[in-house]
Amino acid sequence: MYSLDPDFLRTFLAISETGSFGAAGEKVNKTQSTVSAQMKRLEEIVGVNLFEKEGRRNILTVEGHKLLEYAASMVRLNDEALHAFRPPEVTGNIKVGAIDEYAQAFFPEVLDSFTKAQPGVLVSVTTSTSTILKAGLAAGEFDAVFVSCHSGDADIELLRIDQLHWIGGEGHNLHYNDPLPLAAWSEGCSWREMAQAALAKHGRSVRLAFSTSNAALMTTTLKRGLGVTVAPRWFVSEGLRVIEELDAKCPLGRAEIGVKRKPGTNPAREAFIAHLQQHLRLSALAA
Amino acid sequence: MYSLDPDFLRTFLAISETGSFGAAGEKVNKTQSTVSAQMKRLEEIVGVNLFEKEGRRNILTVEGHKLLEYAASMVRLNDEALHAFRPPEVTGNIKVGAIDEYAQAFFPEVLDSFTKAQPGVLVSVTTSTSTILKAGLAAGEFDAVFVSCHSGDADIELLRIDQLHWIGGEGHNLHYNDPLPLAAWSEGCSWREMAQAALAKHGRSVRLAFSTSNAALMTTTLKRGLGVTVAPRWFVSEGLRVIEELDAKCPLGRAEIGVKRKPGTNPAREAFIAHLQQHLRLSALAA
DNA sequence: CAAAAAACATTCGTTAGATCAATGAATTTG
DNA sequence: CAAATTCATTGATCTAACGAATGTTTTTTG
Repeated sequence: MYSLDPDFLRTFLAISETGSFGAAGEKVNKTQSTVSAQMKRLEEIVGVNLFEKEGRRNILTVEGHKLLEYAASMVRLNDEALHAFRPPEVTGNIKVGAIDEYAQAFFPEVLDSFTKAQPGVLVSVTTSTSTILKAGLAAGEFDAVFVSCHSGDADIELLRIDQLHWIGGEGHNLHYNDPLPLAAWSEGCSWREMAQAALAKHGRSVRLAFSTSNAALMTTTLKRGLGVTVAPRWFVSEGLRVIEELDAKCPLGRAEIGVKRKPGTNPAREAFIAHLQQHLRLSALAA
Repeated sequence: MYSLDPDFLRTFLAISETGSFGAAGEKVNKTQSTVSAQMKRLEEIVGVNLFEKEGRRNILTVEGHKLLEYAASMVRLNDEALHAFRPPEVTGNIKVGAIDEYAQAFFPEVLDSFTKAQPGVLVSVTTSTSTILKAGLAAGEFDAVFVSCHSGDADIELLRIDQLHWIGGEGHNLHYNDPLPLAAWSEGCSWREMAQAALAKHGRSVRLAFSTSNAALMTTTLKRGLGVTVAPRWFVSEGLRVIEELDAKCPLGRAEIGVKRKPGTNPAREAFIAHLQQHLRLSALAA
């Protein structure tokens, strides 16, 4: 029985992210020829082709995607195991803020694994809107806030980009309505603004049906067919669906989330940010 | 960042099972010196000692146990990933029987991973008591049955051994009662017989309070404090507890489960048995 | 307590394969 | 079609995994 070296899998993940052997090599500190050889060997072990070319990019085959899931899990486990031993544990309390949509989707799992990896760090999480969180950071209430950022935003470190989609309740077809009943995120939320911009651009009339900044509330509202909203694919849960037809007619942009730090250094905070970043990176692959 | 080679971890698991470097080497087809070197390197990577000697055996340290959990998960993932690609898929329908206690505890997860690994095989599971299952096998109704076996049992392949314990509902102290109210497994169940034998040997009087072969029913009964029973540690779920005091006074033996096959060869059946065996092996390590 | 046995550590020679630097081939782009 | 980009290949190097044989330590036994 052969083994899948996590080292190889890490390289594999890097390729699936960058779409390029060379770029992947840089990410994992190997030469392009090494990457090439590793993938050749990996394909040999699993016995299938993992990549196919799309223009100049390397895209995963069906089998490649299958391996991707296992690879992400194994790498995560591997890193978690190693972290569990490295004694240079940082300690301290940190207070972070995050926008509700991301927090609800990612924080349960992230907090679970982080507290295992760094039992000496106590994390307090507050959720709110980007605007309020930034103000809170300025007032010194947070060590870091995770907020949506517009491409140019200075002093925000980009963590993840998600394609936005129109999302509604399963079994509802509100996108045939005119004006379109919009279940919007709160005032100031960039997702809301992108939704309105997309609708305006394509001359679609709209009616504000509902507004909230709470992800759980939004979900139940959508399920009941009170409106449609915009969000990344991972927002879709049981009872929701992506409205492909509306995506085609009124294409949306991308949502970007980043981290903004309180001035000064803070090892505990950096450990948490690194951990979250890793998680966001790996879970983005499934998409 | 270093990587934990699944190959090393497999060796590590073999040691934790056998308690010996040399024996572990045979299991994984390596020489003793290789095993020694691998473990030296593994300890180097995680930065802690994994073993300590207990007499002539090698027992895990606290850190060793911590690694054990990760190792079992990683090896399982690794093997599952590889199986997902090996095209020599067997196909067919198989009918298996299993005693209720084991089925409820292990089959949900086993069936999940097995159907992923061998999508061409359809498994039908029936639960009952060992006696009935063996009769069913003789009548040709099953391709294999998973039943408890007494050490000597011929033509039963041993799969796993579990230490039995006295188990009762949390918050109940029925073991102070005399006679002891026994929530027994059904007539003919070896666990039941071992319970009664242990009680008789230590002159403890007993009253049969309840009897069933259904694990779920047993659980709710115990929680309500109607009696105490005997089972392996993994039987303990939320609301149950091992009664250490009674274990000390009336020590129990071990439960053995094995597989008995219908005559003739059957690749699909063998694949399932191998898969189950692997699962039982790995999950036994946690204990 | 001495001798034998058991089990792991160590040493050494061998070798597979992981890596890199450099070059070649193929494909896309302008 | 030329330039650029990207991956494959080649050849050299070197690490480390491995097995065989031997040494060391500990346990067991007589």
